[in-house]
This record gives sequence, structure tokens and C-alpha cells, in this order.
Amino acid sequence: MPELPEVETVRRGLQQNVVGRTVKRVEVGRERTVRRTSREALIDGLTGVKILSANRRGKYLLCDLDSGQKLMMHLRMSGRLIIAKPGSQRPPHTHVVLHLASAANSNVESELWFVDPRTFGEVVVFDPDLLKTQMPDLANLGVDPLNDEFTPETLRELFKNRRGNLKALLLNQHFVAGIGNIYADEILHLAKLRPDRLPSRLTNVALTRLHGAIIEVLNKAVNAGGSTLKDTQYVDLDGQTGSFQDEHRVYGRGGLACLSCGKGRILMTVVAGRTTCYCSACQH
DNA sequence: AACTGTCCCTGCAAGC
DNA sequence: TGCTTGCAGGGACAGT
Repeated sequence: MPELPEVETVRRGLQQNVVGRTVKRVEVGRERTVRRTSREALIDGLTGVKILSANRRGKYLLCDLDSGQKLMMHLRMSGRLIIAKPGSQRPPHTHVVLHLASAANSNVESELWFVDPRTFGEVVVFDPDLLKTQMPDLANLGVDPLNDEFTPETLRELFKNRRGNLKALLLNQHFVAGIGNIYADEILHLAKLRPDRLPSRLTNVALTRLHGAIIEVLNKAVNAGGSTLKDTQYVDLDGQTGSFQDEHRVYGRGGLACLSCGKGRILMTVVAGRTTCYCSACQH
């Protein structure tokens, strides 16, 4: 399930394969994928338009367009972006197809497919001036943890006057943007903190450890190309799987021995309404 | 204002 | 074997 590391891997794929190219034609299959506006709005907003950049904010992919508008793509649970040769066999649930003109230094055209079985994902073209009204979720997004402005002090400020537990806070996109269920559990395990701990009670030492764990886990996962699980089949733009699932220490390991301390057993419970795995011995 | 619970949707796996 | 059921989860939304 795409979280920050997977989305960052996809972003790099877009940078390589899509930036600098012009959209010749747009196909929209299932309208739910473009529900924020409409089929016509997406086709009008992208046809004949050049894609200038590939950026990321949390789990949101954002491209500047030469029309002055922006393209936002969100993979949510099961979304995938695939670059393919024109006319290739499309997988089931291919909801949006962008036909891309060849890059300046080549004569190879491509298709960019937005594939999404569970249809939670979305694709939208929006006017940056209307960000606050049209894209309130994006406008209210918290700090990106891989941005330099994310420091232990940031975390300390954000923890003030918070009632929820650590896991709920890590999952809250208004707080820190990009962490989902898998990486929240991995981060808390590395930081040796229980998911149900209250942030207001954390010592400065623990808080600094948490800050370091957020950055370390996310960077390692980015370097591994993200995590590919059985159920979501996450792959990058070229169809490559990630490998960070091999480094998961708690996620999906309920009932097994802790790989870090060797003493504890991984408990599987529900915290903040999500399946949560943590070590009974080394997380306090 | 901040938090919790429910819903959306499909594919897969477990259980009968 | 073949069906049903439950589960996975990001974020919008309604309710507290």
C-alpha cells in the first residue's frame, strides 16, 4: 500500500519517464478515479499540455503543467502508475491513460497508465489559486518528514496539546505527511516506543529517538524502492517490486519472535482503529 | 478544535 | 471443491 517511500519511488519514475513530455490524448475509463472534478475536466486539463515537473508532498504526487495548472495523483490503497509502450495489453482496472508524445531527444511515444483495483485513488487537474477550496486535504497537509524543515523541535511543537496516542499521530496526515500503517509500526519499533504511548509524556530523549526513527525508516525504505506486499502488488513505474518488505521487523509478524531483542514476541492488536504490531519486550 | 468510528471498494485468504 | 465471510487500508465525512 503506497506510503511515502512507494510514492517517492513512483515520483522518481515520473521524473525519468514523464517530465518534459506532452500529453497528446487522455482516456478516462472509470469516472470514480476523477471524481473530484469530472472526466471532461481531466481531459480538457491535460490534452496538449506539457508536464514540467514531478514533485511529492506526503503521499500526493504533484506535477506542474505548462498551462499553469497542476496535476495531482494519489494512489491511496491500490493505485499503480505504469509506463508502457503504446498499444500494450492493459491490466484490469486501468482507469486513466495518458498518451505521451516522445521526449525531445527521442522518437519513442509512451502511455502512462493509472491502474487501481480498489478505486480509492484519484487523478485531478487543478488551478493552484484554488488550492484551499478545491484541494483542502492537500492545503492542510503536515510537514514532509524527508524535508529539511522537519526537526526534533518540529516534533516537539506538534506534540503540544495532543490527546491521541503516538500511532494515531503518526497516521495523521495533518501532522506529519506520508506515514501510513506499515511505516508507523516500523518507526515505533525502531524508536522502541509503544504505539499507545501519549506524546505529551515523552521525554526529550525519546522524542529525539522518534524523530531519528522516522527519518531512518523512511530513507531506508526509499532506498529499497518501497515495500511490495502480497495483497496490493505495489510496483514502480517500470513494474519493479520494492524490497523493503524483507526488512520489516514488526509489520505482518504478529505472534513471531522479535528480530531486534530476541526476547519479546510481536503482539498484534488494534490501535487508532488500525491493525498494529509491536514488540512486547523492547517497546515501552 | 481535536479526536473516533464508519464508509468507500476489490481481491484475496480463511473457514465451513 | 465452492461458497461465504472477513480483512486490508487512506482519507472524507459525520458524530462526539
